[in-house]
Amino acid sequence: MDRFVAKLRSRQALSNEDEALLRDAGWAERRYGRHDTIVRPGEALTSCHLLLNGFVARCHEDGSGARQIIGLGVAGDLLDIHGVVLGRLDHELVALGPCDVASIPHARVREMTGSPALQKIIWLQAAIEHVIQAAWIQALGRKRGVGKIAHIFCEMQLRLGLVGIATRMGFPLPLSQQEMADYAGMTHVHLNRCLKELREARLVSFASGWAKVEDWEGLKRMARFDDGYLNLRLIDL
Amino acid sequence: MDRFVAKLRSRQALSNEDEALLRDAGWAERRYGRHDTIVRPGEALTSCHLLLNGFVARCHEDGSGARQIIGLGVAGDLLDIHGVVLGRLDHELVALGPCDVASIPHARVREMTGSPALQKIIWLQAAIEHVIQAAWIQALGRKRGVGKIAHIFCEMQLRLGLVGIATRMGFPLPLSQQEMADYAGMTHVHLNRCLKELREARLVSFASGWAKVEDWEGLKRMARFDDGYLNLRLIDL
DNA sequence: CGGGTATTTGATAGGGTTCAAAGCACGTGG
DNA sequence: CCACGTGCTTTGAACCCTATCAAATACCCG
Repeated sequence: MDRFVAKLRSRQALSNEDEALLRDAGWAERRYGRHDTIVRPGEALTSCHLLLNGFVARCHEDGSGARQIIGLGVAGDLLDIHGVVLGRLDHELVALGPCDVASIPHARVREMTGSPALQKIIWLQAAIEHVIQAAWIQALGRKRGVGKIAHIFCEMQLRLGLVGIATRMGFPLPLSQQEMADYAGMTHVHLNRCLKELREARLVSFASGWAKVEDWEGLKRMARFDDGYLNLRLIDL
Repeated sequence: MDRFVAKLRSRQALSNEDEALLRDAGWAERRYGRHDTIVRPGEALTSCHLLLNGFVARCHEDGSGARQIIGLGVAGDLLDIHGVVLGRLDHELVALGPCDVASIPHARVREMTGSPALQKIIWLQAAIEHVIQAAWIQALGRKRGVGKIAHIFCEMQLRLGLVGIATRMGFPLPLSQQEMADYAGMTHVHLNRCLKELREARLVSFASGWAKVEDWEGLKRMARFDDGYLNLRLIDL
């Protein structure tokens, strides 16, 4: 829960009362293991999930069995805030490793959005998620191979930095190469070669679920990465 | 404004009072011409835009001049609802043809979200936009060439159908091939060959800004299109 | 140590990009 | 009415990135 609050505070003022309201909203905690399904696609949703710890993949598979990871959730992310109005998710939420997830009923979320301050907090998180998706569309459309992968590492470095998970020593990223390939929209064979290229260029190393950026500026250049979309500055409300 | 209301009613019950509130919210109308910029990236936003008529592209260009169209806005879409909390957009809104745009100050939007019913209406629109993006990520990652283009036509047929623009005769789609290529993340040369393939397979024709689906089932099969994400059914609130 | 999974490498084919140029539609002015 | 300009579409050819198929190696866990 501290991670969630840390992320909120990094972008907006948060009063102590609001923080208390959030913390005491009556979260039910639950732990998932690697490859456990947290939310099934199409399933009727009655509560909203907050990731306290670990990593989650948003997984979509079409008729032909091709799997695409649409996005990654990290500690402090509201995983299915849109489910509150849509009542379901069209993709699957899968734990990428051991995960702690807290959930509250939709009804409680609706009560919370009665307060303008809490409403803004939730809206802001949804908006950030939206621009992250937009940036990823840009990356998938206009970057290739190495550039896309570099983008992933850049974004993760910053998103995980916000919640204190990424440090000088790097950060955990519990994805197999196959899974990262499903995320980047390429084959695992090709991904492997891209990783090799990044490693040999001494930009970033990635092995056994741990990533370490060796050359931040070089990596950003390779990805043509502009961090503006993450809205890392404080937002005036 | 009727298009907006039509779209809302297609997905949720809308009371007459709420409809009146929306209509009389004090919209300021303005007309834009082809390639006019409606919102500049990074610009401080003070009002929120609703597209009454026409088509808008969300345009993102990175340092190297490569342009990616992140999404398309059609009549009835709230174009920059996330700008209310973020205060800016990281992409540009460009009119793809003559457009009628209505706008209201952010302050008014915030007042409206005081009402639970209006709040849900706005949330739902934001959520739909989000799942449309997710579906496009899936398409960019896992479909190629012809499949991606077929997806665009499928989605447009349904989205424009909701607001009464797509009919048996087809629908307008004022994109040059270069622009559609920027949307699909490919070169205009390759796009041209994909369009040719779709045309010769008698699935869809597209010329001078007008698209006509010749074989809906065939087109859906080609795109492996599943319309579930558009949430076309009524949503229980 | 053994067996399964994940990573790495090789060889080949094909889809997509790139560069280049020709064809076409439309508007404008002489 | 035709010449000309402009922007969009279409086609061609060569090259490169990425997918595909296949196999070898490394790794982890029981």
